[in-house]
Amino acid sequence: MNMHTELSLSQTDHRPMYLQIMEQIRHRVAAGDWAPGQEIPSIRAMAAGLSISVITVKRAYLELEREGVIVTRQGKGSFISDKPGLGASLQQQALDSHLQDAIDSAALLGLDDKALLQRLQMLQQKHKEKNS
Amino acid sequence: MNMHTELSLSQTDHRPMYLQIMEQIRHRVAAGDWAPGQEIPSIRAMAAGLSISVITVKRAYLELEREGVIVTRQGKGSFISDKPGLGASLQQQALDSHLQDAIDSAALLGLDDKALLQRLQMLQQKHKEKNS
Amino acid sequence: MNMHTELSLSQTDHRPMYLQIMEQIRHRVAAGDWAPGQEIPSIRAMAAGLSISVITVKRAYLELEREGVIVTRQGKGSFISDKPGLGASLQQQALDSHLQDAIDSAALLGLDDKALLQRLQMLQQKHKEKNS
Amino acid sequence: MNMHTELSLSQTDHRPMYLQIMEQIRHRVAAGDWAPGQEIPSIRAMAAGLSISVITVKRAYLELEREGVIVTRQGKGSFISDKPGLGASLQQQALDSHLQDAIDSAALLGLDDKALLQRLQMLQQKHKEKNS
DNA sequence: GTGGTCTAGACCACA
DNA sequence: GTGGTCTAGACCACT
Repeated sequence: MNMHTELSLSQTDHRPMYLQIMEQIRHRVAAGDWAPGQEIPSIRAMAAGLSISVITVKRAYLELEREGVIVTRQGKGSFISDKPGLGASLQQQALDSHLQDAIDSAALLGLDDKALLQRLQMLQQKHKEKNS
Repeated sequence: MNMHTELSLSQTDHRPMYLQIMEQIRHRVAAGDWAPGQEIPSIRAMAAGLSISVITVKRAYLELEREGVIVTRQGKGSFISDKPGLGASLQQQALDSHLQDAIDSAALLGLDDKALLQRLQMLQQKHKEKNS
Repeated sequence: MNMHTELSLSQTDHRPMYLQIMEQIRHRVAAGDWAPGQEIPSIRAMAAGLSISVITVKRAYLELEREGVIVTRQGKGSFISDKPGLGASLQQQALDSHLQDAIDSAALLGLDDKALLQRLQMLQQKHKEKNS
Repeated sequence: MNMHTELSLSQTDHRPMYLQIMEQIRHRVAAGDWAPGQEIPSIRAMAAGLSISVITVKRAYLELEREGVIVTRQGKGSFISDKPGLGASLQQQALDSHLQDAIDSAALLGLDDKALLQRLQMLQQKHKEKNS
């Protein structure tokens, strides 16, 4: 669906740039936007596209490689890892991350576990109605 | 329910101390442990109790005041705000947003509603174990 | 018009209490609520009414006496000064204070003198229409 | 118009330094001296220029960021915010509120519209002389 | 280089 | 007693 391959950095997001880049690449892979084995923009191209330093992009790619999400080969470029089930795995991680955020928010509001579950059920119900 | 009125800082938690203090105070308020209008420990008392700098506690109190959680008056002390504050509604929106993200992720993975609820329950269980 | 003689302190106003008390008394006199020569609540009565320390009220009364707004006589109580034109003088001071606040706000917004005058004229026009 | 980019602190002004810094930066932005997106002096540079502590400048920048006037990013520096920020509209409301108070005060004194406008002009003149 | 956090101590104003 | 401000210096993370 999403054709443009450009990433975007939020000015107001106070998280480090390299983390924002990592998250967006992970999201691309999880959503199937970037398929396993596919070549991704070079470090220099990405840096130029985002108007940031090469060093920052390098750090993002390096950490993604450590995670096994991408592989970088000298002189050839960087590619999405062709590990089987990578997309689903990342998607699962994203899901858990969202749920964890919800749990933290609920704790802040003083909601107990049951109340949070009920809230989720309510939103699921709404979601169904909207799509029917 | 909660007997001890002392806050505690986690040494393994890598977030800034002032954020940890803020979170714990918000918890107390959300749980009804500290009622609106009630005086909370003075900056100096809190700093002594936690064995940290007065400045660090002061920063936490300052940000909480901005959020509308507490009010602090020169020469008198700090108190839980009478008004619930609009911060709560913002937090509620954040929670729903996280849950919605989770629902969307689950849909991409082909998980049905029940499976998502179970996943949430599992993470809640983990969360409890970690904090016990 | 205004019958109740009780003052009120704002919880969110971060100015010192004694300044808030002074301002409200000045306002009462300027508005003609409290006439020259009239006895005003004793320091103790005022402190009790506001649920604050006697010391704080004492300081407010002391400074008002220095300004010539009130006079305090040992064992008799405190009274509005019977200086001629006191009310008008205070009202004039209040007017200038409001205008000065407006000038400061305009400066912050980058408005020039002419723009501020025009804004005042616009509000005067509105004021007339409302009362016609 | 304004040639010097240096800020200056008044020694006679009894307000906290960080407030004076905030006000001067807001002025620069309002006057168009510092354009949106433009980088402003680093915390350290500003502190050195004013011969004050880094901490004090940091506090001013922190509060300005909260107001939406500037954005500051770790490792990059501080910049004038791209968005005008909602702070401006709040300031506009404050201005109108002050002018309305002035109109009410003038009515109590029996001043007509023209007299009030003249009074404002007189105070504007005074304000200029003070700052020259 | 930049900002983010924290410290230990000081002095002042307010109640 | 309380909080409000400021200092001079430290260490860390990010670019």
